[in-house]
Amino acid sequence: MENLTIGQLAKQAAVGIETVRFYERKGLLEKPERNVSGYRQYHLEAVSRIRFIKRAQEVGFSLVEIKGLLSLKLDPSKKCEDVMARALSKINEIEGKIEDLNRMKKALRDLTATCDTSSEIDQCPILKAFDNGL
Amino acid sequence: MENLTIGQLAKQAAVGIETVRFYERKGLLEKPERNVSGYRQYHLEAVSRIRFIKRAQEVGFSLVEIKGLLSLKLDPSKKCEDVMARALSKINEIEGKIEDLNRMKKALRDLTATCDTSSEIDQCPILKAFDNGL
DNA sequence: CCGAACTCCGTACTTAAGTACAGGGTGTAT
DNA sequence: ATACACCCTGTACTTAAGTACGGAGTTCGG
Repeated sequence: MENLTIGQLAKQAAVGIETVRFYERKGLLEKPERNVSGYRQYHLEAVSRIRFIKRAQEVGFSLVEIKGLLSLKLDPSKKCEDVMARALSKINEIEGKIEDLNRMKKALRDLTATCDTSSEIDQCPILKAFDNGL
Repeated sequence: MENLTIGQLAKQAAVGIETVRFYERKGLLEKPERNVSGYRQYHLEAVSRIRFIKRAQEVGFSLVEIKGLLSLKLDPSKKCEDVMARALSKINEIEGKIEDLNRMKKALRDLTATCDTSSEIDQCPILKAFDNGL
């Protein structure tokens, strides 16, 4: 049980087999050794690697960005502040998205406030707003 | 100048020609009359229609949803409250997204707070968190 | 030793909302 | 009549992160 098959790895890491191969294609997972018949053989570390990817995804990093984080990790000339910088810029990005969503939400709330629910559809102030400008 | 060519319509509505044809394929824009040589001929109303689509997009509706809004408009059995319901459920959806983003943001802020910027990369608490769980 | 379960590779499909051709026909101005 | 801008169709490409499938080879349990 030193090595894991792709299926065992996928199970441990709670992803699909196809996802493991996909990450390999994308360069997020190193190409593993193969046994005589070509089956991939993974070390336990591969489980951690996939979990790393999943956790970084949860806080909003894309696979491309995660690849960048992983290569930072291996570069001894990099400092913690390089990771920090990426985290801060991700926070900015997220804040931008939140602002966009808040703007939409406000616009919709304003629209629903004008709505007289029982009026005929061709009098609907929401649809009229879409027709004539918000 | 009674009718518009597709290029004139696109320009008026500030979208690309391909977008107009795309909306037609998706059923958001009615198929227009054609002249003898097969050129599309639009009424001025088509400009409003595209603007409707664009404004509804701005507040977060997808094209499929907008198609739904457009058909509400034509159905006299529908009331303003039917539009209202869609707007409210879109607000809910947006709030859900905002919550997701806030969760990510908080997680990232917590991580950056633990970060000692000058430390070596293999000591980085952010990367460690991705390794071992947030 | 047989069948089930696993693995391989390569390719295509998914969603959303377009964008980009290629290879033809048309409209207009000079 | 010719150049140039416009329009037509149909198809393929784009991003992101997978998911699905077909057809073949392998490994394991009984």
